[in-house]
Amino acid sequence: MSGKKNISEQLALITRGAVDVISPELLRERLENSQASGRPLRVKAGFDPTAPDLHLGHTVLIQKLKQFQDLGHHVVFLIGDFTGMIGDPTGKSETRKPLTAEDVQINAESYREQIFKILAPEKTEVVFNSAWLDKLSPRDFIRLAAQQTVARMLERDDFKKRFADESPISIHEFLYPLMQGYDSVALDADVEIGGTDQLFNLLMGRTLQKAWGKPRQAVLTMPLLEGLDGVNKMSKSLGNYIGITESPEDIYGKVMSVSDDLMFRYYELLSNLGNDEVTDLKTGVKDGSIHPKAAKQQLAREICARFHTHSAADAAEAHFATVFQKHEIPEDVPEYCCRPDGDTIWLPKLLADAGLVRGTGEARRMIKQNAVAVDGGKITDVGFEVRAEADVLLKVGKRRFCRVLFV
RNA sequence: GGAGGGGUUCCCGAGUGGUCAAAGGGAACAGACUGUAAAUCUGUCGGCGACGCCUUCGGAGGUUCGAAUCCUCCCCCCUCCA
Repeated sequence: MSGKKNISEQLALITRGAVDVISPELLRERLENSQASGRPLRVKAGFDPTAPDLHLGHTVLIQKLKQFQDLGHHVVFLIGDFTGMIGDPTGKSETRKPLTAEDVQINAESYREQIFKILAPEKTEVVFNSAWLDKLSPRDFIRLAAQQTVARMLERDDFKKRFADESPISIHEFLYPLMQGYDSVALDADVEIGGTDQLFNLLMGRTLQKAWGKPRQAVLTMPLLEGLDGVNKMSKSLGNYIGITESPEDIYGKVMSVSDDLMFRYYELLSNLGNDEVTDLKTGVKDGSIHPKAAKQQLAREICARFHTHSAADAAEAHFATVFQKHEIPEDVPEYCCRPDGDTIWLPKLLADAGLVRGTGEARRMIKQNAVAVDGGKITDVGFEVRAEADVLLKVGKRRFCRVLFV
């Protein structure tokens, strides 16, 4: 963070959390040359052209890019608008419909908004691979395709599996790694970063650079970040994600809910803290000198502040403390205006009307499960009638509140 | 063009005439325990003022006292052969 790091320290930071490093020696050499010549490295990473709605999992890569930037290097943020037509072979995804130029622009803009919460705009170059891939002739494609054998292609994990399973592999899917690799040729990349599933494609970049008589890029792969459950990869469809556009309270709360083991995983892959600082935290928690909760709060604040502001992070922390630790009533309790038919209203109905539960069935269940309180007093009687006089505060579970105003 | 396998409640996945609102697992939610931890344990998990009633098993018809289960047509998905 502060002061100049020597090459070994730089290397340690850059390779932190990485799965594959091809190769540490090459990377060191590149860093040394860069330092000696004063020429920043060109660090490339490719992204889908589809509408980005980034979550923390995606930011692992972006954080890594930032580390390079902090060391003075240049980031080439590649939007694969051409390769996006194919879709990276996963066996699932069909050939995609090409996005219109307009869509690509809109999505690119959205990317900029999101990634510049982390990356420094002045050290980031956003490029589209259609810029050069569109210009390749059939002849060029043949030359490209000639660089690789079918046997070699079938070494790719995904292809290997599908071939073994006798699942279909379309010819055009072979073009994907070739084109992604060619991007590195076109961009003169010194380093390329990607997910572990990208290893084959990243190595293809090296192969093609060599074929084109250029220096070969170093390759770094980053793991998929585990989601909130600590098991599956973070993904929107699994619902175990933290979106970077979520509210400060949500981001803070979600980070606090991860397990202690996962917390350090997040530190490793997402934090701006240096290696030493992370190690200190880890040993501190281990020997009991640091409460794991304190360590987690620090992480939650850091991540929250990254996508919002420091003051928003502080506010989120305060909110969290009030609602969850002290079990106090939050300031911003939603209100519901109710005009009852009689002097009283049946509690399950009121809960349902106020939107605290889906229906009276769920309300009954909650009451039976001892989860409902009216003005702070637990209600256990399903037939409970609420007097429609003064306003009442309803609580369901630990975090669902509603103030009912009788009108 | 031919052959075969499927579409079940949020997801996966049993069920092949009544005992089925439909096994099991996951997710989710609640309670206990806590650091709102995680893990674990317990419970709930279509709707309904509810020991009963109503609506669900791709869609539409039909057989039957009775169908998710049988028949007919249709829609959709997958694999193989050509």
